[in-house]
Amino acid sequence: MAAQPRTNSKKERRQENEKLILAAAEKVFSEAGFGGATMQLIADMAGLPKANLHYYFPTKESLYRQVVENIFQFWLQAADVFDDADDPAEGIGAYIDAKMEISRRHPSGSKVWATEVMHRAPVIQDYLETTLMEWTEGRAAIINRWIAEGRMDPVDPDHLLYMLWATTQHYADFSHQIETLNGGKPLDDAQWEAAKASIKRIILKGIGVTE
Amino acid sequence: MAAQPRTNSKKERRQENEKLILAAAEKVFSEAGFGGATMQLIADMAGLPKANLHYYFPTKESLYRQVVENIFQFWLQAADVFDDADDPAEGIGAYIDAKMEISRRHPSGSKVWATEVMHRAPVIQDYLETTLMEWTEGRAAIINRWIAEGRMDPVDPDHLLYMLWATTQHYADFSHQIETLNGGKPLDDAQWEAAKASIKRIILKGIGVTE
DNA sequence: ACGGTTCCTGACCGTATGGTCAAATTCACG
DNA sequence: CGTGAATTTGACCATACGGTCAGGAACCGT
Repeated sequence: MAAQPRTNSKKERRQENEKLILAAAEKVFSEAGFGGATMQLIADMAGLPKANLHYYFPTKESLYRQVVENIFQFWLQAADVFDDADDPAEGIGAYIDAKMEISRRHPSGSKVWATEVMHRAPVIQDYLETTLMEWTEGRAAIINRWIAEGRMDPVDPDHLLYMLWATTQHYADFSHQIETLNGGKPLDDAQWEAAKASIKRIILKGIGVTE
Repeated sequence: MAAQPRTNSKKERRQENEKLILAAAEKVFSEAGFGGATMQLIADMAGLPKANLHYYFPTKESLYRQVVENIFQFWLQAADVFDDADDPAEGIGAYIDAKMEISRRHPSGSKVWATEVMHRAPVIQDYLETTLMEWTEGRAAIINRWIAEGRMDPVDPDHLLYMLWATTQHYADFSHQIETLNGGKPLDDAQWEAAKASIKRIILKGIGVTE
C-alpha cells in the first residue's frame, strides 16, 4: 500500500517539486492573474499541501517572480535565432517561426508576461530596463545594418520589433478568442502553419525582403 | 460652506455617478486585474463611499461586466471605417488609424479586454461567439472580395485581421514596455505618427496594396 | 545506528475583501 | 407642504486568503 514509489533522492525531489510548483503556478497565474490566483489552487494543481509551497517559495510574490523570470529567460534564449543569421529573410523568418512555436507550446507563459507588463511590470521592471533594453538595441542595430546594406526597406526597427512581438504573441495571449472564432476548436497543425506563413509573407514582403 | 454645488437633478446625478464609477473601475481593473481590483479602491478613485458603489452595481462582477461591454461597443462602433471604404488601402489604412487612436486614447479599456480574453472570457464569451464572430466574418468577406477583384494579394483574411488587432492593440496593452524602451517617456505625437506610418506601410505593402 | 539537517503538513491566525443593512437624507410630485 | 420613493452611507458580517508554526517524518553523512 505504498503511496508513491518514492525512488528519488532528496535533491531530486526538491528539483522535481519546484518544477511541479512552478508549472502549476504558471498555469494558475495565467488563468486567474496574480490577484485571482490562490496558493491553495496552485497547491491543488501541483498535488501538494499549501504549506509545502511556502516551504519552497516563502511568499506568493516570490513564486510569481520566479515564474516570470523563467519565462523571460526562455524567450531570450529562443531569440538567438535572430543573431545566427545575417540575412533578413532568414533572421526575421526564423524569429517569427521560433516565437510562434513558443506561442503554441507555452501559451501560459506568454499570458503571464503580458499580464505582468500590462500591470506596469511591478516585479520585473528592472529586466525591462536592462536586459530587454539591451536586447532590443542590439537587434535594432542588426536591422539598421541590413537596411544600410540595402537588404530591406528603411523601416523603423523599434516598430518592426513591436510588430513581430505583437503578432506572434497574439496567438498565445488571445488563443481563446482565436479558438472561439475558429469554431471552438484550437488551431490544428495546418492552421498553425498557415498562420506562420501568413505572418512571414506579409511582414517580409512588407519590409521589402524577397526570399 | 456648501460641500458641492449640488446643481444636478436626481437623474443627472445617477448618470453622472455611474459614469464616474465606470471610469474609475476601468482604470482600476486595467491596472490590477479583476482579482487584484478592490471595490474600495474603485470607490476612492470615484470619490464615493464603497456602499454607494453597491447601490449602483450590486456586485463587483456586474460592474466589471458593464466595463467590458462598454469597451466592446466602443470598439465595434469605431470599426465602421472598415465598411465606409471600398478600397483596401483606404479601408485597412483607416482601420489601423482608428485602432491606433483608440490605443492611444483608451489604453485602459484595451487592457481590460485583453485580460478578459486571456482569462478565457468568463463574462463576455457570448459576445465572442455572436457579435465578434459575425463582425469578423463580415470583414473577412470584404477582404475576400478585394482579393477576388485583384486589389490585394491573396492572404488569409483571418490571419490578416489578427495581425491588425495584435499590432494596434499592442501599443495600448504593452504601453508600459514601449514606454520603458523609449527611455521612460510615453511616445510623443511624432512617435505615434511614426508608429501608424510604419504599421500601415509594412502591412499595406505586405498584402500587395500600393496606395 | 545515530545525530543533525532537511523536508513535510495539519491546524491555526490576522487581515482584507465583497457584500449587507438599517437609519438618515434628499428629492420628485401631487 | 407632505408623503413616499430614491439615494446615501457608516457600521457591520462572513468568508477566504496569505502566511505561520510546531511537531513529526524522512533522509544523509559518518
